[in-house]
Amino acid sequence: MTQPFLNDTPITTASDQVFVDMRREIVEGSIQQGSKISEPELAKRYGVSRATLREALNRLESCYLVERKANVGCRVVALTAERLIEVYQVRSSLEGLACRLAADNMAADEVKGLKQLLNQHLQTQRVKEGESYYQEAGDLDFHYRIIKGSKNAHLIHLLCNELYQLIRMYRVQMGMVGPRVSKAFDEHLAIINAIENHDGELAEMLMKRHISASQANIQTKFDLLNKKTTLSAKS
Amino acid sequence: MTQPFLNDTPITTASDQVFVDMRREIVEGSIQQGSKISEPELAKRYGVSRATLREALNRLESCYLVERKANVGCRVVALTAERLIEVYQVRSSLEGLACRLAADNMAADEVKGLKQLLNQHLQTQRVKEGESYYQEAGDLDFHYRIIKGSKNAHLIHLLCNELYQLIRMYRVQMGMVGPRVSKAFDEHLAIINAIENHDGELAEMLMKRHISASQANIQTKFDLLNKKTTLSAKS
DNA sequence: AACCCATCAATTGTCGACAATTTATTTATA
DNA sequence: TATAAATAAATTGTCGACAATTGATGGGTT
Repeated sequence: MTQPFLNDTPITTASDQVFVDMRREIVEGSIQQGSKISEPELAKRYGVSRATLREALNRLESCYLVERKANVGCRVVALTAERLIEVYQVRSSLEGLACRLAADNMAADEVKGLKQLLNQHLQTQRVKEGESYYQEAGDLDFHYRIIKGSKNAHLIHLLCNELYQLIRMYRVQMGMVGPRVSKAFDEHLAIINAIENHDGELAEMLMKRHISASQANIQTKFDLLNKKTTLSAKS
Repeated sequence: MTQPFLNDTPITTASDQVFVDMRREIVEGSIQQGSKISEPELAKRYGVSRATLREALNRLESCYLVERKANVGCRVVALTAERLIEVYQVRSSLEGLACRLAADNMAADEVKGLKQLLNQHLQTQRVKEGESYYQEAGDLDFHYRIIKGSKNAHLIHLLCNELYQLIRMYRVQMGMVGPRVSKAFDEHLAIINAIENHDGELAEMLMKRHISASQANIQTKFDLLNKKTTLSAKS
């Protein structure tokens, strides 16, 4: 299975490599969220000079994975419940737009490919129940194709290259399994149908709803986490 | 009058200064759109090292004013009609969202200030007919305040720090005067009323429509430009 | 003359070192 | 002992030089 949102841009320079490596580590949590980033330390770790590392840090800042303060330094972004809401409000709006545009601009064979992907997804789902990795990648691929189907280069860049890294970080680190997988499948199907019928308005609405559901799912994890810490604080 | 979208972040480092200077020159057209950027040349011109200049270039790339290719270099963004559509589709969606959120989250005194701004705008308009600068700054301030009124930090950053620079570049370089000024005033008034009534849905719709009108206005300039070049090609 | 290949110049990417600023530690004082 | 000032250590910002890559120039071949 392809890994969308990851191997789009070819890696030519050293800072490209560091950027991609660090991005993976941050998204997956190997580099802890909220932690301070020491330039000398990481430069040594990746075997590059500080200039090269700083170039990578700039790129990470562009996709909201690190935050920078002048003369102070860099911190990995912290996954708070507030930020989740903020980011998902933006995501919902933009991906809703993308879906609406896709209903007008997607080619017939692209829609066909989208359907095939969903079928493939269904089969994999049946065979490997609980294998959340394929589910995750499949879901990403679905969203990825629709976004590209909008044919709006600026929007594609905004979502795929910038925003989605942070979204993936939430999904990976907060976990994303449960009864939602089968429900998400039905939602995906409804969205494809709307796109196929060139019903942009409906497609946009369905996508927004789909994303809201996804947000609520992650939100649950936060609430659960809060409950736990509150209880342990009481005892 | 304040200059929104410009003096938000304090300038502490040398690359900050270069970033702000270059940003102004690109937006205003002193550095021509589509032109190639020579790192050694500009570094000398601003009296800084290439490392410092490259830092500034990275930031300019983050707000879509320059485009970079590995081992090739930097180019100032080209103001095409296609890009205008793409950017305004995104802007309309995001600023519509901001306006909807503002209807819920703006404090009473913020709404009051917004109304005062509009009145002030009206007076200035009457006194200095044709002075498009104040009109421009006033309009920016209006949008700026509503965006901030959304209280969504991510959205605010996305619009104010990233997207709006490119939008300003279109407005400044394509020109933005004509019969639209008075019409825009009425639209602004309607938006404020919707916000005051906490009618998010209406506020969003009005803002989207307002932005579409603005887009159509700039689009006209492109069409005019195309017509001219086509005619001169014929002769 | 048009095309391709080799050589050269110019530009970008990367490095290590120094300067400026911030943070941590120590020392002095109330 | 707690607070504040002074000092020291560490980190970030900036610089100039070198390496790697690209685009341009010129020479040779069909």
